[in-house]
Parts: sequence; C-alpha cells; structure tokens
Amino acid sequence: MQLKPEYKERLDRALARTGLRPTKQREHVFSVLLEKLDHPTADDVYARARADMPTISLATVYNCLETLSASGLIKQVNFEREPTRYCPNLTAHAHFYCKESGEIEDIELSDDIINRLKAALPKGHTAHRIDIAFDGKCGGCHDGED
Amino acid sequence: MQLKPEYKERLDRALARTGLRPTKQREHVFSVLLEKLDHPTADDVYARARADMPTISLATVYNCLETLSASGLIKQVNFEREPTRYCPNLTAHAHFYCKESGEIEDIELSDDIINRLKAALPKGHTAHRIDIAFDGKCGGCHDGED
DNA sequence: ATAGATAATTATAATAATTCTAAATCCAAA
DNA sequence: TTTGGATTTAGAATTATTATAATTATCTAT
Ligand SMILES: [Mn+2]
Ligand SMILES: [Mn+2]
Ligand SMILES: [Zn+2]
Ligand SMILES: [Zn+2]
Repeated sequence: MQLKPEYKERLDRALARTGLRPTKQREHVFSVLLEKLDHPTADDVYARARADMPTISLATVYNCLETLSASGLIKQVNFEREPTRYCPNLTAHAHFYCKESGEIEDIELSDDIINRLKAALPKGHTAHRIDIAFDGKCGGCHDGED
Repeated sequence: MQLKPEYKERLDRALARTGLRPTKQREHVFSVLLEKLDHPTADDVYARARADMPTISLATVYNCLETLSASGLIKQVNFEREPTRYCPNLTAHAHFYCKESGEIEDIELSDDIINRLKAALPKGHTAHRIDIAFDGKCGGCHDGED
C-alpha cells in the first residue's frame, strides 16, 4: 500500500499549504482512499487501513479524513442520514446511490449543467459547494425485472 | 394554529391513501410546518408544537414527521452532518444554505435543469429522488463586505 | 353508542456516528 | 539533540435518531 510518488507529492504539498505535517497515518489513509474508488465510510477505511497498519485508531482515521478533506484532497459524500462516505475524485461530479444494490457511482457533470445550476441562484448569492445526490435503481438492478 | 380546510383535506387524503389514521398530533405537526416556511429541525418543530400542544412528545414529533414524509406531504432536507430539516414545499427545488447567517432558502429549479441532470445518468438508471444542496453566502451576507 | 381490535402516543432506554479529552508520542525547527 | 507544538491514541462523551413497552386514541362492526 505505497503511495505513488505523484500522490505523495500532492499530499505533501496540500498539507504544507495549510501548515499541517505529513504523517504515516495521513499517507496511509490517503492511499486507502486511492486504492479502491468505492466511497467507503470511516469504518470501512478503518478496516482497510488496519490491514497494513494494525495500530491505527478509529479516531485517527476520522482525523485524517477530516484533514484530507480540509486540504482538498478528498471529498465528503452524504446520503440522507447515512454515515459520511469519502471520495478522492476531485472533478465536479454527482453521486448515484442504488437502493437495491447499495452501490454508489460517480456521475460526471458538464460545466454547462453546473453553470445552469449556479444561474438558478438569486443575484448576489455565491456557492462554494454544490452537492448533488441521486437515489434510485441502477441499470444492473433493472435487468431481469418482472 | 388551525389547519386550513384545504390542508386538512389534503392531510386526510394522504393518510387514507396509506391506511394511516388522522390524529391531533399529525395535524398539529403539519400545521407547524405550514405556519413558518423555514426548514425547522425536529427539535424546532417540537418547540413550536409544544406552544399549542404542551403534552406532545419528541418521539411523536419524529413519528409525525416520518409519517408526513412517507405520505408525501413534506420533504426531508439534509445538509452535511446536520440534523434533518423539514420542508412542506413540494415543488422540485434545491436548497441554499448560507453558512454566514444559517439561513436556508428554497431555490426553484426549472424542468429543463432537472431533465438535464437526469440525462447525465448512465443508460438504464432511474432516479426517484434528486437532492441538490448549495453551500455558500447569500446576497444579504455579501452586502457591506470589506 | 359500545366493545374489541388495531394503531398511535408517550416516556424512556438504546443505538450509532462522530467528536472530545487527556496522556503519550512524534515531528520539525533551532 | 533538544524542545515545543502537532498528532495519535484509547476511551469517554455527545447528539440525533430509533426502539421498547405501556397507555391511550381511533376505527369498525355490532
Ligand atoms: Mn465520488
Ligand atoms: Mn425547501
Ligand atoms: Zn443497483
Ligand atoms: Zn446569509
């Protein structure tokens, strides 16, 4: 579970930008997120992180996820009242949550749609974040329906 | 805090549709939501409801809000990890959350935008819900900025 | 109207995700 | 290498919400 130099550099630069220290744990949690792009919860990340770093604590996982989010390296994703999930895809994208399979997919959004959404805001309002979440049934779960 | 006949009828019909009973509490909680259109939390609703119905319990407020949501009379609104808020506006709309003032605004969305969003989904996926939340600073909070 | 069956309300306990606390450890600058 | 602040850690605390079980209300059929 080594962080590729490219990502290690990105991590170090992002942390330095805010005066935060690069630590083994932050590096490892970041690598866990990059390893499998499936929007894990903090508990999921904890379980995966412990495989290679058995002494890491859940509190640290939460701390690292918070630090990485604050540094702009990952994003938090929320569905209704479910536990927060984490995503290293930094493009402007929405999320599709299939209630049938539980799967979460990234939905890439064009600049055009983003701009139209921003244009729906009243004059003077500025958005520094737009969360878009779809709930539904994915194609796979529709196949073989009665 | 009387429910207008129009809304009383709508409530009764929606409850009957799912075999649920109209109760004083459900009626009252619905009226609280309609009274002030500001996206209150369950605790807010509890506080307002007790003004006219001092014996209502918090559990009942949660139950009523759940029932009203399930019946399609109100919607739940979530921002990040904050407590769920409730909204009786049934039009397709997004929410703008001003981090400065804490105010939450309805942002009406055209069918065109909704359709474009749905069109961004992969073939075969169907969405039965789309949540759109803006975080930012509203016009009022921008005025008189340095 | 009354009685029996069922649903809803209530007070309280339980749960679950997250945050806080304080002690131990680590890191980076001097 | 020392040292001070940052980070990690284990565990306690918090908070929104849900579950439980007893009581009360509503509905349906008589
Ligand atoms: Mn994503
Ligand atoms: Mn609303
Ligand atoms: Zn699916
Ligand atoms: Zn504002």
